[in-house]
Amino acid sequence: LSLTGVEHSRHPAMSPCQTPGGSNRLYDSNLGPPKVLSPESEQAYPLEETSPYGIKSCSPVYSEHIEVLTGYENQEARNYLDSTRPAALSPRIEITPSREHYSHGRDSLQNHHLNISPRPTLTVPGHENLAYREPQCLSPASSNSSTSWHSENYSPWASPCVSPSSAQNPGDLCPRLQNIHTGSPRTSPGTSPHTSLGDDGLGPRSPSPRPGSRSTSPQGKRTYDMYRNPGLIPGHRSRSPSPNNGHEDHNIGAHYTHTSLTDAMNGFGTNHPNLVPTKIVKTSNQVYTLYPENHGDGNYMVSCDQDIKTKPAAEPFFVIPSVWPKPLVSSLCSIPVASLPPLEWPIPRRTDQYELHIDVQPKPHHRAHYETEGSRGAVKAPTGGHPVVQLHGYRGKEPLGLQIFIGTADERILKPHAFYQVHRITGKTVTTTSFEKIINGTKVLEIPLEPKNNMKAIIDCAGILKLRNADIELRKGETDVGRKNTRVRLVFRVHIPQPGGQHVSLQVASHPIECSQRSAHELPMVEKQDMDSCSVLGGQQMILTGQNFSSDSKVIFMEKTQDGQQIWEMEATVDKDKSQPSMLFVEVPPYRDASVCHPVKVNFYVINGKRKRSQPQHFTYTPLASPSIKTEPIDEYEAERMGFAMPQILGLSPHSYYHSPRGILHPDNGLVSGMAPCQRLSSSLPNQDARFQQQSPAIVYSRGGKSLSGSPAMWQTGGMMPDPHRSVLVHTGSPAQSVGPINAGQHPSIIQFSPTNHHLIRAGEPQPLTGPQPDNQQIIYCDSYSPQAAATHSPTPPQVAVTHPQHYPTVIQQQKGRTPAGTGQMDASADGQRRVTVKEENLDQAYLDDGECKLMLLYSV
DNA sequence: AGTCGAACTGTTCCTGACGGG
DNA sequence: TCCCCGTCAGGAACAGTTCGA
Repeated sequence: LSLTGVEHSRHPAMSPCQTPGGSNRLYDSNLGPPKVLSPESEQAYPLEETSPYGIKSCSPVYSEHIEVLTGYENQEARNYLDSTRPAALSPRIEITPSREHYSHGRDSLQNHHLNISPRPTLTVPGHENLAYREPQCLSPASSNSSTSWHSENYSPWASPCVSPSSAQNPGDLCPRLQNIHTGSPRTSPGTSPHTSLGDDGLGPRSPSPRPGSRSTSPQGKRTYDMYRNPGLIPGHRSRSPSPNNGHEDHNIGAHYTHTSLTDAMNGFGTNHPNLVPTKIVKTSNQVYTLYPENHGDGNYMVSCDQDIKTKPAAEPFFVIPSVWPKPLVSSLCSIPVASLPPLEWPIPRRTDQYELHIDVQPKPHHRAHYETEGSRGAVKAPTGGHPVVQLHGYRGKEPLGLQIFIGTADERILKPHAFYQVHRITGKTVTTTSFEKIINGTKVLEIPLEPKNNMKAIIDCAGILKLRNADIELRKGETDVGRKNTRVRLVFRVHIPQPGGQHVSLQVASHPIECSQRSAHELPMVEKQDMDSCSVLGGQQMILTGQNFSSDSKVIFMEKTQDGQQIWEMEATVDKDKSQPSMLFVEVPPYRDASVCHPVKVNFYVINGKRKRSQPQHFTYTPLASPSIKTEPIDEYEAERMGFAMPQILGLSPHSYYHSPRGILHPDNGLVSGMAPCQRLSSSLPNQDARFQQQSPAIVYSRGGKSLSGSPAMWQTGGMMPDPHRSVLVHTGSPAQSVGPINAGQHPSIIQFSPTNHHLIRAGEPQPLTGPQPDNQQIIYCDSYSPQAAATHSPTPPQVAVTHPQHYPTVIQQQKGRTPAGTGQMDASADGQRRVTVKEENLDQAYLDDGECKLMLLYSV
């Protein structure tokens, strides 16, 4: 245990309102780096070297920054504390072992309580009602991300902040500034990696001084199977909300997870729902201020003021404002975040009226930088410039905000990438103004889209920050693994206000970007293939365009079963004479079974050497005599190449349509599984090609976050309204389904999902549907689908611009004649309609075909 | 099934180029 | 013009992890 930095003697105006210590250390320059005493050997360990015991930084109390070394009750340390703390100000600090035995290691903190006495009463000028409460127990679960500051009716952490030198801009005001001096030996002050917010402003990072900085698996050594199957990881928790058991993060040791802090900041933490600590970090020339946007709706703006001139970096300073400023939200996007679709929601790229388009794609490789590194610059275009994004069809005069975040690029749903964050690049070479904000733990850049620039933006301010796998994998509910998860996409989103307070949201994602250092130079990457299907006989030549091909490159075709078992593999013949480093000429091998009667989706990859293989690419073998079977949906990458987006949903990509181990999807299979009562109705399906002609519907959200309210009968969850940020609204509106103008009087048809467990929250009574019924396809209209809506199906495109979301009819496409097996059933209703009833917990996956705006629920049979 | 070495991978550090003040 | 500083970027060291013999 060490007590360092008795700062108040030099900063009499210092406020007790310091941010949680996180992993930062405040040194008293007179005392030097703090030492840690081992109770066994009494050997002093410089903190930077890290003692053999867990180190935990806890919230500074008054002005004292405390490093808590747990695992031992150290009388000497206590004496030291007693002798050094100013009696009038400093509380007594005790560390007491809990009942449980403690381990000797980084995990030991969990078993100790930090007690502070006497209970101090602190006030903030002008806010005497702000009260400090003694932490009942500073267990790691609480202390790693939050403080013990409470207020009955006022949350200091949720308050807007003012920085002293930016007072002219009310948006940058911050009443509580804390200089977190990290002593990072090599990083520039402005990018100090060990600030409590980190460079990304998202959360404290683990101090990883060398030696011993090599990150280890947070749960100890993991097997690769554990990586593949997080459920095997001891103590791993699913995405479902964890109870406040006080042990969630105990094994973190010195690590502070990103999520926990974010949760705390957003007030979502289960441990301390009332704690909303605003983090303020002052580095030598930057002040990061996190403050809640829109009255604590869970989103935080980050103000980064680079112009603040302050004392030298090592000189902490603290400022108490005389008055608290008004809340401020400075964002290009004036729409309340609560009204906007969550980042993981699928959103189309275009409507009848608008289209968000990436004119210049980013380079397929961009080495992301760690917090411990300097920036590696903005993502660039292959030509040397930068990506360019343009909004077409906008006639307004007001500039809009283009949001940028880092999304996943794997075969699942496009969502914010857990291991990468967008990084705001500033500097002389950056011409684009950008703003940062945090939306549910994801950093989002906003840059202006201005009519004077033809609504075009050059993305020269977006870099990519890599978060450490160990940090992220510790996040509560995080199931993704970081290893080999190094591909991302830039996701661009724009919200276009509409008359009546509604707005249209569009989103487009870039091509995948490989972010690892080595992969960029070693792994082969297929960027394009000139064909994606041929007959089962093969023999056709396919040209692959990409990078890092070699004369030894092989192309392997393979097929896997639903459970992931590989059942076929065949090496294709590569024409080495023609092939180049960026191009391969491949002869497609014949499929293993020439007698198949339906298209078969397989994968292929390019491999250089033993393990240097590309991402799997997709290929379809078509039967020789193809019956009239609806072709498989194409994957999103292919879709994007073809000029339309395929929003994904519920964690299922089009690929999962074929490869999900649980969701068996076969053209001959029925669609089974977990839906609440829905009615299966028949209707004509649009021609497959129609998707290429149709405009994707926009998701139109109304202001005020009421878009999911629906009718009173909408929810079956005991009256609880779902968190709009944790649910997915599925809707349609395509011309194919002929939704047509949707009026408020029409019945909505909304399926509410929880993305964490894929529950279908509600479905309603079946409604009849008229119209032609093809033999092999059926449509399910879920919930209170309006027959009028169906009857008014029109060949004209829908009027999507002014549509309330609760009025979207949802169409579920289903193969005909398949009775859901096991958990589901299909029966006939009184009016001759058949009904599908499936247990909701078995809804494994679903798939939204945006082009046709059908929802496909994939059932496990 | 266990062992061991090689290969792979994530993270951090070193270094230099470049440009502006 | 030189120096300093910050940014950017390439390379590689280091150590943990995974794979395959």
